[in-house]
Formats: sequence, structure tokens, C-alpha cells
Amino acid sequence: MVKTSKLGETARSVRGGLLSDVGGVVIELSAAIVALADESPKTLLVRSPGVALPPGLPCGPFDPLRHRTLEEGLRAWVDEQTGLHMGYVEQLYTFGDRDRDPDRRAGGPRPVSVGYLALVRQTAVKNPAEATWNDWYRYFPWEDWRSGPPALLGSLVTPKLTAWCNAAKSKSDKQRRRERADLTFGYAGGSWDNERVLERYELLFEAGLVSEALGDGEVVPPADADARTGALLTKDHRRILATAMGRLRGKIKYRPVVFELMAPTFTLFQLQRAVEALSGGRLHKQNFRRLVAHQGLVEPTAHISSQTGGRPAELFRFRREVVHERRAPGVRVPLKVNKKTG
Amino acid sequence: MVKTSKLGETARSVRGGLLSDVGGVVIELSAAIVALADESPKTLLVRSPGVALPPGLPCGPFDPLRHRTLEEGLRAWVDEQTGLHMGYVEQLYTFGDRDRDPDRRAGGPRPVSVGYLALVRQTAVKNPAEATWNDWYRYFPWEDWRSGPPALLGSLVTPKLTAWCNAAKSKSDKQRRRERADLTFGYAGGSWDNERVLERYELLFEAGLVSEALGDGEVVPPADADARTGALLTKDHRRILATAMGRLRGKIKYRPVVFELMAPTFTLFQLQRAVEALSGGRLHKQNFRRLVAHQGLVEPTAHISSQTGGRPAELFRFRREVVHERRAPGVRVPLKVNKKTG
DNA sequence: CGCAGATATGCTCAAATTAAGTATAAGATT
DNA sequence: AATCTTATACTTAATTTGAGCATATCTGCG
Repeated sequence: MVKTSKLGETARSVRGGLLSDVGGVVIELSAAIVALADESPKTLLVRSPGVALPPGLPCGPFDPLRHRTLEEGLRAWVDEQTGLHMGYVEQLYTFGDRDRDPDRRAGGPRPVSVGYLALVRQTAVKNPAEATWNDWYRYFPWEDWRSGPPALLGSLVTPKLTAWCNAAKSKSDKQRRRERADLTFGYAGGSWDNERVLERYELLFEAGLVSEALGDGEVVPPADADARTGALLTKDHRRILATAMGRLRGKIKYRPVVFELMAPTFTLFQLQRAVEALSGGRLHKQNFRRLVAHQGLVEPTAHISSQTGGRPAELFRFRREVVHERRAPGVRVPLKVNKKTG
Repeated sequence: MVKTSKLGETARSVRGGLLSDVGGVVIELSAAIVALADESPKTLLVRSPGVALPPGLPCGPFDPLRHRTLEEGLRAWVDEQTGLHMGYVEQLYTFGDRDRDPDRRAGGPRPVSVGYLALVRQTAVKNPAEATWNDWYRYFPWEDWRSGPPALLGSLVTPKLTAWCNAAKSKSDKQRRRERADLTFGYAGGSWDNERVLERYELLFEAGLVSEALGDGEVVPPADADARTGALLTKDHRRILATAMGRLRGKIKYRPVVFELMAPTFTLFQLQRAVEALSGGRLHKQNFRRLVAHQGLVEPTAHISSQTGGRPAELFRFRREVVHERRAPGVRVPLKVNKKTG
């Protein structure tokens, strides 16, 4: 490898060892791009034409020669692969575990992937054959509580998870597993925390309940997998998507990011539906509108929407100024858990 | 470079271009290790003996051959350089901007650094000559509001920042700069948000107010720099430290992480001082104790501390169970801004 | 001893926020 | 006109927050 500047090398050789020791690494930049359509959150997935592989997030390697920053590199790849222009972009997490990609076993530089969350309004892509929008609950069916506790939980997840807890060898291991399941799935008197998307996915992964965890060449019929524990994605992209969901669910509570997904004007009920779609739960309507109105997040346009099926609703617009105000609050989400099973 | 597995390559060549296109990249793992001593938050810095370079965070390159995960690599480096065992570790952010390291100009693989936050209780290191604990406010003097607004703000930062705002070329640029300064420093009626550590640092950086932004070989006398805009760190380590501070300040509000920094037992006042040290502000004592007690974060030991100088205080211990409870709340921090200038 | 100074701890009170509901308005559908 | 649907206003009780007062229990000093 090329030599470093004098200063850098001196410092590094003391603190971090020599650079030439290390093996090859490729940084992969991946984007969980989120949009809203039909009251459900969608994410953009690309599929290699003709290949029977599971689809994945738009992604590409970071090229230090062309890309000034990581985010710039990501935007370049996404633009190339989908023609989509991303507005809001936020870095999520960097994944570097060796054993997470089932497709990959040995050889080649080690992939380290930096995951991003992006929010977009428009959904037109240049190559609809390869890049498609997919309801994110297809990959995490247990995360949608909008019409009560997901059926999948009771019918499949909970029993299998209980079995997994009991399958632990030692008594203390059993205890640990149970506590973890209680915490992430809100079992023992605990409540469902809609932000723990990644923790739940990781748990199901370890418990062998999600398809990526299947053996090497083993492939599950897609339809079956869909119905059971959510559809597959390549590499560790489902993990990145889970991270994106959790982060977004958290963020709408204290930063006005939902508006990145809304049309320029909208009714308060549309806004509520958007928040509900992302959060995976239902909200109290009257309180929601009071909250949004009182916080000055939106302002009325003089216009009325008559598409509502009932009394026409007033159209609002996001007050861009609030971003420059005090805490720039988000939409507080006191989710009420719908008791009846869906 | 070595060839990839068949599957991986097919997918990647469609979606992300060929791997062999990309230039060299090194992943540097850096840790902002935080401990509490003398009512102030300290961070561990290492310095190359004999070299007159600014110190930096413990760090080292990620070695894909030896390290199974990124975090494992980090732990290995920190252990090697300091002998410290880290308990709580959390990934912060991955920095990859080309133009951020003043020491480095051209040549060599592109460094991409993954920053981590670690919390430790014990502070003994194996090589005290090279690894030392430093008050983090030394690097961000404007972040400590415990005895009122920091003097440095009024005397230096604000005037220079105002000048920078006015130095913008176009009218709209001026406006933008001002809004940004108002938002991050809470100027125009806004309030100081103690979590925006990074945003403030970035702003000062762009405004040319922090020393890293000085030219290539240019060096400022350390004493001077300390008094002016905080002490220097190598590379972009001050940025990583700023990220760590902001994240920790945010996190103590909703997760019980302070306890990672406390001794096994402590008085409520010690706990309060710890939170204040991290948050950089003062708290209402009675409310603080009510809060902590009501949330069930701590439980009384039967013991009493008589080291207080007044009425002896009861010793408490952290209830580990709360981690496994509902929202596992943190210590809400309604900071009261001390009005008098420090 | 008795009192000042310090800290710990218990309690009050008003203001603000939240959760949940009732009531009414204004359109479409039949 | 009756009914359904959705929008919007208003009420109420419970809870949380911010701030302060009062009292308890130690140390140190005259």
C-alpha cells in the first residue's frame, strides 16, 4: 500500500500499529429509502434482472478517489441505480460482523457496510423493472400493530420463541433468554416498544426464526417465507432496514421528520395516518390534532380538501421555520395498543 | 484483490459495480472513553512519547483478518494501548470526509474512522505516561454551564461568530449563517440545547474559530489555544469527542447509562453531580431525587455515607432489573440555566 | 452546651401536559 | 330526510413538572 505522510505515520505507528498489517476492506454504502404510499411505509429495493436472488437495498462500494464524503458516494450510487433524488439523508450504523452475510463465506476483501436512512416524497424511479417499492411490514410482519396485535405473533413467533427460551442448556441461560424475549417483545407485563425493531429482529435471528439464518445454499420458497417470518433480503440488508425503521420511529417523536414524507399540503388526518404507518400503531385523533396544532408544526392554508368522504378537511402545510426553533419538536406518539387481535 | 464468491459478485456487479474499481481504504476504530472523577467528565487520551503532536483518542486500524467484529477490533486496540477494560460500548458515527484531517494531505489509503463511545468506572491504565485522563470541557469550554454561561462565550465566541455571520457575501447567506448560529447557540430567543455539541463544534470549525482549522503546518502555542477555543486533538478526534458528548447527553435522558460511570453504591447527590457534570448544567435537587426514586432506578442499601459534610446521606445502588423493564427510563434532565455569568 | 453552616430529605402547590372522552359541524350516500 | 363519514371544538380527570418551604441530622466553632 502507498506510504502515509510523515506525521500521520509517526502517530499511528505508536498508537495503532502499521497500516500495512491490515487485510483488504471494502466499504459498502447502503440506503434504506423510505416513502409513504397507500398509508403504508415503503422501501426501495433493487433486484438483479434474471437472477433468482433476494432483492436488496440500493448500494455500492465507497470509492475514495471519486467520493469526497461517504454520503456523497451513497447519493451517487442511488442516483445511478434508481435515478431517485434523496432529500433527507441520515447515517444509521456501520456493520462489520464477519458472519452475517449468508451468501458470502470466505475470500475477497471484508465488506463493511455503512447503512443510511433516506426519506423521499416522490416515488418515480428510472428503472421500474429492477427498482420497486415494497411495504416494509412485508419484511417485519410482527411490527405492524395498527389493527391490533399481529396474528403472526400468536400463531408462530411467540410459541417458537418460548421453545427457544426453554431449549437453553443451563438454567441461567434459560433465564437470560426469557428476560431478553420479555424485554424486546413486551411479554411479561412489559409493553411493546415500537422502536426496538432491530433488537427484535436480532433475537429472531439468533433464535433461528428468520430465513437469513438458514444454512449456506439452502433456499426457502419465497411465498412460504413471506407468510412465516417475513421476506428475505440479500446480505444483511434486513438488518439495516430494521435499524432504519427503529431510528425513524424514534426520530419522529422529537424531530419534525415526517414532513419529509408528506406532500406539500395535507390534512391533519393524512398526517396522522402517516405517523401511524411509520409507528405501527394507532393514535387518538383529537389529541393528535391538538398536539400538532399547539406545537406550531403546521399552519393552515386557506384551502379545503373535499376528498375525505365526510366533512371536508382543511389543508395544512409544514412550517419550515420550526426547524430553526427551540427544540424543533416532533410528533409525540402516545401509541394506544389496540387490544383486539388482528 | 482476491476474488469474491460467485453469488456475491453477481449481485454486486449489477448493483454496485465491480469491487476492483475502488481505491484503498483503511478503517480506523477510535474510542471516546468516558469516566467521572472530581465531578467532571474525563476522556482518555493517548500521546506519542517524545512527539510534539496533539494527543488523540485511543485508536487503531480495523484488521479484517484478526477482528471478527468492529467492536472486537476496537476493544483489542484499547486494551493494547491502555490496558483498560471497557464495559459499556456504543457505536457513534462513521466519519469519511476527505478534507477533515489537517495532518494529512495526499497519498496513502483513505482513512474512514468509526467512532465509539465507551463508559468506564475504573481509571487505572497500564501506561500513565502516555495515556491520561482529561476533563472534556478542556476541549469544549463553551459546553460547561454549571456555573452560569461560560465566560468564553461572551468574551470570544459570540463576537467572532457575529463577525462571521456578517462576513457572508450575499444577503441570504448572511441570513442562513445567522439562523444557524441562533439555532445551535440559542441566541435569538432560542434556548441552549445541551445535546448540540457537534453542531456547535462544526459551526465554530467552519467559522474558523477552532484550532484544527488552522493551516497545514501551522501550530498554535498550546496554552493560548486552551484559553481561546479549547485544546487541540489529532485528526478529527475532537469531532468524534463532540459526537460522544452529544450522544451521551441525550442518552442519559432516556436510558439508565449514568450508572455505568458510578461506583456500586452512591448517594443521590453524587448521582446528581454526575448527571450535572455530563449535561453541563444544574438540576433542582429535590425534584431530581423525587424523579430518581419514583422511577425505581435505584434502591436503598441499608448503609449511610458520613462523608458528606452535613447530614449523612443514604447510600443507593442501581437496580439492574430496570434495564429489563418497560421503557428502561433514564434520568430526565430539566436543566435550569444558571443566569449569572461564570 | 448551643448555635451556625452544611447537606439530606419530606412535603406542598400551582402550572402544564396528557389521556380519554363528549358534542357538534359539514360534507357524501341512499 | 335519514344515515354514514369524517372534521373539529371543547371538557375533564389524572399525571407530570417546576419551584419552593420546612424539617432532620450531621460537623465545627465559640
